[in-house]
Amino acid sequence: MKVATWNVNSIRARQQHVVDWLDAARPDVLCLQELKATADEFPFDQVRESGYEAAVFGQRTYNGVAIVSRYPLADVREGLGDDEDDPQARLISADIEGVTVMSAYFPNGGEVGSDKYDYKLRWMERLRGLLEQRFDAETDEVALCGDFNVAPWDDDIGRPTEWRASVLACDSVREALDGVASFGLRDVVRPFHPQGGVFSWWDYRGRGFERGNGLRIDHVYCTPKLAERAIGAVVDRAERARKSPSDHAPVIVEFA
DNA sequence: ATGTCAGGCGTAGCCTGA
Repeated sequence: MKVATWNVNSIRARQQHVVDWLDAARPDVLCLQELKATADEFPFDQVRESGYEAAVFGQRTYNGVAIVSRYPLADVREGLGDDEDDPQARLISADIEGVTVMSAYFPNGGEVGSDKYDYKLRWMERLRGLLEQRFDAETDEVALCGDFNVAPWDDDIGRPTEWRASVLACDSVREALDGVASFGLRDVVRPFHPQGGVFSWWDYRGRGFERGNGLRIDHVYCTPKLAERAIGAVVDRAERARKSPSDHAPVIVEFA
């Protein structure tokens, strides 16, 4: 089973890229983030023609997440499901072949110390709360996939000194990610690339891709039972090298 | 700090977010 995650930076701008990629890569599940569109703007028909169904939690202009699958989607849930009144569409989950797949778009955080930064840290705490409330880490098979907007290690960054103090890599944000993972989730990509230097996002600004100035901020984190079945993980850099790319490349994990 | 994108508004070019 191949599970992928990809921040497409507008589904309208990247519709053909997504359909082409589904046809070429043939993942079983593709989690999408930053649709920047409502569900009625999602290309359900084109995706269906390629053999996939989709669950979409859209939002106009900002955010928006989806799960695209070759297998039936059950128990689709939108949002964090807590008491907070939050209009931002950043999380959708569905049960697929016995696995709960979550497509998450963590807040970027703007600048360290800003309101957006506080929201990022708070959102991650809320996510931890949802995991605790909803799952048993020992027995449930959960894959948390998405744009986490966190680079966990310095060697997940092409030029660490440029990013180390930023909202994508500072200590507090890494600690917040540890807080989410400590529920009982493991990074299943990093073990296949122990040397580091594998990135999933390159800033459009400053020719980040051309200069190797990337970060690994898109992740697949799994409960142990599922993590044990991971047999490979890659980033499809070719997609970032295409014409009019998203600033993120797809991350793909294969499970036995 | 910001060399690039994308969407909104509205129909040029500025603003926001990333």
